[in-house]
Amino acid sequence: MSKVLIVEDEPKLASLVADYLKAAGYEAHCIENGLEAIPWVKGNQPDLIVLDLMLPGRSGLEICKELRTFSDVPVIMVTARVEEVDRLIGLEVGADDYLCKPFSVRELVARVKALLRRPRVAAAAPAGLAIDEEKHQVSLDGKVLDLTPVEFRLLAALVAAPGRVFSRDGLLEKLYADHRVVTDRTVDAHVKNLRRKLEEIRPGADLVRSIYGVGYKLEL
Amino acid sequence: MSKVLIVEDEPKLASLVADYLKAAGYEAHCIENGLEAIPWVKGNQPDLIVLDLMLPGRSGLEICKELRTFSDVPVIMVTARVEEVDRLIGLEVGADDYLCKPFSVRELVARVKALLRRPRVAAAAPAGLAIDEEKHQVSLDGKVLDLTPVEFRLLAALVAAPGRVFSRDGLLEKLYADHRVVTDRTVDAHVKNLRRKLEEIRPGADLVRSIYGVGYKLEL
DNA sequence: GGGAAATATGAAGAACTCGTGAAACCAACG
DNA sequence: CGTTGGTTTCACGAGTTCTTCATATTTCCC
Repeated sequence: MSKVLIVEDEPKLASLVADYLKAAGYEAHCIENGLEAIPWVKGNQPDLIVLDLMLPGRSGLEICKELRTFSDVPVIMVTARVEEVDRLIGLEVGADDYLCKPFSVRELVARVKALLRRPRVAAAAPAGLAIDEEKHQVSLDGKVLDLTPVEFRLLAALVAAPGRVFSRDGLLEKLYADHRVVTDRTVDAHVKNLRRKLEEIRPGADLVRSIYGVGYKLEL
Repeated sequence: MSKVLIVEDEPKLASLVADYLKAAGYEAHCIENGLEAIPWVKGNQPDLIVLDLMLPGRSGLEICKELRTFSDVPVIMVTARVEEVDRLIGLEVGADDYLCKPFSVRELVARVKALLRRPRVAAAAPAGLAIDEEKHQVSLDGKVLDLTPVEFRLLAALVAAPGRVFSRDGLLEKLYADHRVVTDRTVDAHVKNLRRKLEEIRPGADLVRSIYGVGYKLEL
């Protein structure tokens, strides 16, 4: 269950929003004072924050700025002011969305849902895949893979940034220290072999994906 | 010091406005003929433009449309006509503000100040649209879009400056690294496909808009 | 409203990409 | 010198994407 923090100085509005969020299946916490926001976030790690712009203690802008120094938790800004500049400033300090009062609580909940659905940028290697540079050894689901040197470097290059797409040329650069001239299709050949060995251990894995017209990436 | 261009066919009014702007600390230039406007802008890069709707040579609307194909400089439209439709049309082609004659010059200067004070940050992408260049992945409302390479580059080009209108030729330049010769209509085809995929996720979205006679833009 | 220009759409062939197996190549080793 | 395992290239087929063209539909301007 996702945890949502509401920083809002109007208690009635805050509890109204909290109720709606709870009804939508979220865990909602309210804070009325801007000064308490940052410590609470550090202690409780919410998955999303609804932040009022005008607050006693500290302004929402300040809070958002400081938030962004240590977290990329989604933030929805709420304000009474309706000027375009507000919107721009809000997004500039790192808010993910913006809403003007008076707003429909339904609308707010919809945006909360949208932001929480958004794929979180997590740069972790796929579960079960362990790569040991020193031993020059890779294991999937505990089983050691018998990879050739090129296959190992290929997999290592992909693991370095899981999810990111590498062009064939980009991969060739990483595969060979010298700048030998090699065909793009060579990458395909190694990918083929690498895939075969991965599938032996985890059938239907599809860990190495091809992005049509672009290159290859490691599936998260 | 900010540079302001005044495109206005009544010399007396033009110089009056120019005087006020200079008194307010701006650099002001006057042009009387609509045909000279675009070349002057390209050559002198003003920070703001005061544009009369009725001009000898070219209408202010035409000028504004073409302006928006290569610049997002703030534009204040000025007109003798007072109808609401004018205002709508003016804003549709990309003007930032609108003023009807007769107007107080003091009022105009105030609006110039307001627009120049406005933080010139890149406008944010439409809410819910996230584009990840590295992963070569686009998501709308949390759902990942399956785009072809050209569609991806097309959307990325539009997202780079949301709200700004891109001509088809301009888009083709951004779409292909090589300078292959492609018909303008090709852009239409890709826009069609892109729209279809966007609408699958958010029906009635209308995110990619066509500006008649100019090109395409991303709706904010 | 009517005509001209611009845009939207659907269909189809051309062009491109990718996966694959087979073959050529190469270096190391017995 | 032949074998072996690894690497690279090649060529083909299947599938996808790109581009164009012809045909609606919309928009603009008079």
